[in-house]
Amino acid sequence: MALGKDYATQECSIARALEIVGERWTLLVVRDALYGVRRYNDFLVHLGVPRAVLSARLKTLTEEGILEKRRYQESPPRDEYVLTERGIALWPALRALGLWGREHFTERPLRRFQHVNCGTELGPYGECPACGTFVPAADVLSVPGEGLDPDPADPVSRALLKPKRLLEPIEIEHG
Amino acid sequence: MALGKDYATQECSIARALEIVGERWTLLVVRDALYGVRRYNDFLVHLGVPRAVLSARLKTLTEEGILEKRRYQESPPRDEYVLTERGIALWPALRALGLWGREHFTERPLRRFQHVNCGTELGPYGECPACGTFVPAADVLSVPGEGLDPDPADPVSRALLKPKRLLEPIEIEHG
DNA sequence: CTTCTTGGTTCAATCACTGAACCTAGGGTG
DNA sequence: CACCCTAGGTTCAGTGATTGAACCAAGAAG
Repeated sequence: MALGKDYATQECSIARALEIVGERWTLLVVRDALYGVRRYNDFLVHLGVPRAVLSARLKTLTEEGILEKRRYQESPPRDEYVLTERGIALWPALRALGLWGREHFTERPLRRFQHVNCGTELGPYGECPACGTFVPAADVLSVPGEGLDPDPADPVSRALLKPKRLLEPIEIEHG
Repeated sequence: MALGKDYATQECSIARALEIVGERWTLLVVRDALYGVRRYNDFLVHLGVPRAVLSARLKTLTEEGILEKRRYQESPPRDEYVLTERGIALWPALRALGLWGREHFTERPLRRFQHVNCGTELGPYGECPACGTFVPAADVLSVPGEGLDPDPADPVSRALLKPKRLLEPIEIEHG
């Protein structure tokens, strides 16, 4: 979003939410974090976003308590960005938005989501039709769909080709 | 969203969705349309958005099949913008986003949503806990919450103070 | 004939995004 | 020690989107 990211006159929690996550690239950063991306460089190559924008988004997301920056090694010092509870709570919204995009603007599903306990594909509201419960993000298994490029260029997309739980960190193959 | 509203490298239905509705103000226009706002001037005063931006958003939303422009009187010729099926299908995403905003960034609820059949307040996923079904937008009753300004300046906000079904056109009091 | 309403368009100023270049701290190699 | 590499940034000029104010037009109303 550009120029005055706030919606001053709007007395509305949707507007409040959009002030936080409504800027360009922000929700895609959160999506990647749900998919298990954690490191600056992985966000960078996977999103294709300018570094300045990525830095700014990671900063505000951290300040708003959606991501947490934490040290994962001391020498050399390196940090990673991990979703907080507040960030994980965006999963239903992203799920709903993604489903809308798929149903109205994409031919074949790019990614399917299953309940990890029973393998059942999630219903439209993120519920498990078999178990009759809403599936928390950590119990969602993401499996690649037919529409997905089977041989992507960047290592992050390649790592995301394996079935994998949400939030579980991705494993990059080097070489 | 600014500058290149597309996410070319993103093979993802969330990115597809955001290309359509991710620009600044767009989701708030859809929200207002769900609340029953239909006319150019009503969007204008309620959103406080520049006219040029509103015109642009209404145009793309119409082109993308989310709104439909239709004549509501012949003399003088006047058009209104009404949500299509595709637009109404954004309700779960807006509901999820609004709930996230409310739970994490707003003290008191600004608006409550009930199942019109039984009066039960909707659950977090837009379901009716009493009936056990997902409530379509047209069957959602919007009632003002404690956090809402009881005497707003613009006539659209005043019209939205009454309990009202989603999608049902607002009634502006003149004078 | 003048004014009001509705629904816009135009335009300069401002601000955000982009892409490329540069920077820094810490390793690793010869 | 000299050199290159990686991860994680910052800086900056150019471009594009947003803003707010002004202007426009068609029909109705007085």
